[in-house]
Amino acid sequence: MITLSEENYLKAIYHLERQTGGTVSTNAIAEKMETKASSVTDMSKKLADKDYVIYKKYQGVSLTDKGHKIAANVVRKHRLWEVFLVEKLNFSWDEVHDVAEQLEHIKSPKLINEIDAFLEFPTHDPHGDPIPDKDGNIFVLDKVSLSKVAINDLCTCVGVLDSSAEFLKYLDKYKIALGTQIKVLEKESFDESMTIIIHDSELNISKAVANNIYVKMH
Amino acid sequence: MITLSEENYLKAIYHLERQTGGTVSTNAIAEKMETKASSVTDMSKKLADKDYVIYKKYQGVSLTDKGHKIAANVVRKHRLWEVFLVEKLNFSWDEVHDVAEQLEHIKSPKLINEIDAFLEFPTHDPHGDPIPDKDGNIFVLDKVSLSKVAINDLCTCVGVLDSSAEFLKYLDKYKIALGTQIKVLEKESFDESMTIIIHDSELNISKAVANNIYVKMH
DNA sequence: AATAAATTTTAGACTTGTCTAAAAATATAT
DNA sequence: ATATATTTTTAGACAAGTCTAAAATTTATT
Repeated sequence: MITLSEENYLKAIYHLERQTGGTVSTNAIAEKMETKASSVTDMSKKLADKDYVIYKKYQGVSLTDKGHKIAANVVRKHRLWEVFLVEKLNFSWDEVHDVAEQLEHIKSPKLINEIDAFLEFPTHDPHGDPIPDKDGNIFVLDKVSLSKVAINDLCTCVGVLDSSAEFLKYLDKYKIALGTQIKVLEKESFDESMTIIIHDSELNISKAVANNIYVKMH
Repeated sequence: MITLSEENYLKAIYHLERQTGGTVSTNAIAEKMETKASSVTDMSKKLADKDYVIYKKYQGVSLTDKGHKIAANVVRKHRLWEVFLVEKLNFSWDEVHDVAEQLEHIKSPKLINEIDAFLEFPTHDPHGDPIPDKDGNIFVLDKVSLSKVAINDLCTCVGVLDSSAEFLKYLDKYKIALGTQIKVLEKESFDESMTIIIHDSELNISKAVANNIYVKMH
């Protein structure tokens, strides 16, 4: 039986692997999990013993198929619960993370299957992140950072890079949500801020904000 | 912050207190929690330190107001989740216990309030057990064991004493559910079994079964 | 290539929650 | 009321998961 802590490590490794491609360093895990490198080393050995990761001293870890499947399933549960909270229980997209962080560890195949069906098999969570299927496969639609969009191009918001409550509340404030149409009006070479049109009015956003918004081109 | 283990101890003490009235013995807790008496002693000290119980050496424990509130809230969550699983996610009443045992520890006041509202504020769980309100108060309706009902009396099933999957499946098999009308036809003094009429047909049940069915008199 | 800097691991310690075995206290029975 | 049985506590140990501080290894720099 897998422990809560092991699940959290596998999830962190999973996210880091998708970000950076190959193996994941001890320090990267420590930073992501807000723990110490020595703790990560300890856990890496345990995970390797259980055949969830491949661990080579000083070389970091990578998920085995077994580990990948477990991690993807935790992410699947996290994202399905997020959809549930927003769609059925009046949570806003900036409120769901901490609760989903708990709910993702509930062990009951029937429960998550029923939640999936109850929600009519959603493919993306409230932040636009894709929900892995039962086998851990993810179907990524091609999205691009708003900061890369050219002047006069029209696009639709489909996700966020940073899903912190702080950033999500900023988006709420300016009525930017998934599905919102955005037209790039102007880009300031000086600070790389841009002027966009949303809901028929102009808005100036910083590079930092544009970087964190994913869009689909029209 | 309270731990999972502490919550489970408080819940066990809560149930035992309602069963037996006064303070709860170390052994009783150990038996209920399937652990050793020495572990219970250890935990009793911790709970007393945190002001959740009053603990006197060799005298057992009793919940403080603080402890009672926490325990009742865990039970509230457990029972609300059970209703949710049955009403919304196609679980049967014999499948909900283990999952609710996990879900009861999720910490989010908003979550449980929204679940409560989503279910339209149920007062009883799928086994007929009352759901404590937000202040930990319980409103018990007067129910009586079926084994105590006199011949020719008419009553309605409103709960069970034993809510093990095994017993619940027995009830399913003979189509006995909450709300089912029961008439007592005959009682055998020899083995205290009884013949009842449900859904217009006769059924013979043992004393053990009758003992575990709660009914409301007409 | 040698040295400095950064990363990673080891060794030892601590906490939580559990256990066994033995000792202490309480309850029961003669 | 004394001996016996039962319950409860204590003492010491262990596993999981974490930490600090020091040692080992790898990476970067001159």
